[in-house]
Amino acid sequence: MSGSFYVTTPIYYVNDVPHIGHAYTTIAADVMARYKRMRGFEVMFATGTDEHGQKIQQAADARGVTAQELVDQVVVNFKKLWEKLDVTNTDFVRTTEPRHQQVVQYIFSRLMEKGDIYKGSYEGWYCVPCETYFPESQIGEGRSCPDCGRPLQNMTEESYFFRMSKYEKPLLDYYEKNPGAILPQSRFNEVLSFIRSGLKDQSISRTSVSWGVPLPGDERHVIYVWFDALINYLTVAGYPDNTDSMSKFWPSVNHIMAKDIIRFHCIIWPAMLLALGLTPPARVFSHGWWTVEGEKMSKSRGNVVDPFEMVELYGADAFRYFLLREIPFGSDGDFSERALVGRINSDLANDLGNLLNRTLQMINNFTGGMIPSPASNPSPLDLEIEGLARSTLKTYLEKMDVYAFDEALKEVWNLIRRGNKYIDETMPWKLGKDNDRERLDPVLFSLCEVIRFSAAMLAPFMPGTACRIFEQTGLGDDPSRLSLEGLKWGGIPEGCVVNKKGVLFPRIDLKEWEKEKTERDAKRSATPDPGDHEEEIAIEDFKKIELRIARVVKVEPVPKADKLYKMDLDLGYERRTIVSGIREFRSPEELEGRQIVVICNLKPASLRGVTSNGMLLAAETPDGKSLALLTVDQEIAPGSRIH
RNA sequence: GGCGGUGUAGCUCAGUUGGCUAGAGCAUGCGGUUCAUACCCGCAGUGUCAGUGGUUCGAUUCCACUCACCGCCA
Repeated sequence: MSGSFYVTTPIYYVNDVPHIGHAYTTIAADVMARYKRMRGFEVMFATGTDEHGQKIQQAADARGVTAQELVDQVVVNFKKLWEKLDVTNTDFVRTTEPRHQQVVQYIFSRLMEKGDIYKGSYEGWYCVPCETYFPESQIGEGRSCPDCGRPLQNMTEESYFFRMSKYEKPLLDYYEKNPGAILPQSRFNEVLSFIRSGLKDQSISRTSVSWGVPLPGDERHVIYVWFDALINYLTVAGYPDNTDSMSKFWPSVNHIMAKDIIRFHCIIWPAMLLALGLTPPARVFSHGWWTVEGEKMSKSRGNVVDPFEMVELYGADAFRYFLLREIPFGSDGDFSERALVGRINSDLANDLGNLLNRTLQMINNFTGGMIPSPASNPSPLDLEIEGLARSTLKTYLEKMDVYAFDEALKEVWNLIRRGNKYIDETMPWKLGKDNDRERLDPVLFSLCEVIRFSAAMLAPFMPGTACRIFEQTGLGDDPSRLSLEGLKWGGIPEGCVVNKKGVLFPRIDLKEWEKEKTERDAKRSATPDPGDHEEEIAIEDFKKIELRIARVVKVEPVPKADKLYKMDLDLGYERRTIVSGIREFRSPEELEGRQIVVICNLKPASLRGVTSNGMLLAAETPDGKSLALLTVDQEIAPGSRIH
């Protein structure tokens, strides 16, 4: 087989450190890329980062750097991870690159000329952190964001719109003719029923955001992140100027992503492509989500799996293998280190590693380290093994072509297990001791073939391991450079000398692992000493601080100060005004009426022209990202002293 | 509320158009073996195939309803 193949991951939003989800998508794409290369395809494999949007700008502001400086820093994490995971992407695109911005602006202008983009206005409830508008129907009575729960703002913006409604019919036609364009099937059905329910024009620009691609001809706008981000797939393919590359790769494009973003990839994106006169993606594959130890993964739970750590502890190949073997591609799954260790011990060490180890050991013991010749007239058993290797390869190819990674791997293990059983059936160690070379040689040869076939089929998943197997078996060559079709039983060259070196995957001792894991978890949950301790004081020193309960009467922002509130307080015996820097954390509504703790005898200070007669108390995390107000466990008269 | 999915051995799951004693891996127990990473090989299991009713000579597989969980939409 030959031809071209273009596979992509989404470009990852850099306001986040890479986690298992990013790793999963990218590894899957890499396995596919490696597989297609081994089938003779010329492969383009793109990943990258999405670096625009308000959240990035906010994060940069918080750290006191420019948005560009911030993204330049965080993009490194992703590039480093792909290296660690042996990912063979041929390009890495960043939305802040000029080559990408040019394409985005070109596409915008073209669709504008064509009349598929028009200017209108957008009104709705907007969540600033999520950068999303929500329809009235989705927001609760509290007018809070359905995603993050934070309060929404009612906004009206001038906006440019993409005329998506126009592509409802063409999209339906396309999908009806190409039922395999979205996998798994269940997602295909969802997408179709969504399109049938009617498509609305999409707002694709923002005036409220500055960190983005400027809109050509109307610089008050930037292009909305999704419109910008999706176009990366065309940037990499060389659109619009590199017509060679486009005609070679675009027709075969396969997008791989998690299920939460299929709408963008299966509706908005194909509609954009149709508008440009390009074909929609050949295939969109949406995979599932990982839970961790049975729980939803989240930063607040603190159970986010760090792929760097997994690679450090278990190696890239074992991690890659686990992710693709454990669950069918497309389903949700649970990640647990115990399950990973289980797979390493039973699949990698006991089955695969041990088959290699015992085979090589016998070759060393009985044939002087040289792989012997095949049988001139093979026994029925030999033929059965040969037949199984062939049929395994055939099924493997079928499974791989439809992204059934887990099933492809099961096939390979079926062959590996048969290899172990074959040893027990033929008892080559007996043949060796009896010096029955006529029978021994073909057995050892068959075993080497089983190993060679297995290693070749595993090469897309575990490239390093496949290499080590080939090295130790004396087969030379990097198995990743083989052609899977060209794999023929009996193809081991004459005179290969094995080179047994250690074991492939050492067994992990469960008792020790358990101990080590417990220690690791303990270390993780311990918070580091923040360091900002004060010197010891006497009770008299503390008594000098006059703390009292106050009720918050009124809260208003201090003009020209992003972080400050002017707060009117009721102390019972008097009213007073303080200024506090908690505006980022609490809205006035959340504060008014509450009882708080105030230092009353603090020397007055003027902040932004407002005099502050005291200070409220609050606790803040070391990273400054979270704040909690000091209050009392039951209502008490304002002015009550705290001691 | 509408559409769709799932519910099979202790655990994770396979079961193509209804048909012989319902399968795999892991875990468990027993036996074998020594080339091998206390490994491998064999044997043994247990299952009201979510529940009820129906079609049929016969249903895990088809139909209806019920229950539980999940997804998309509203």
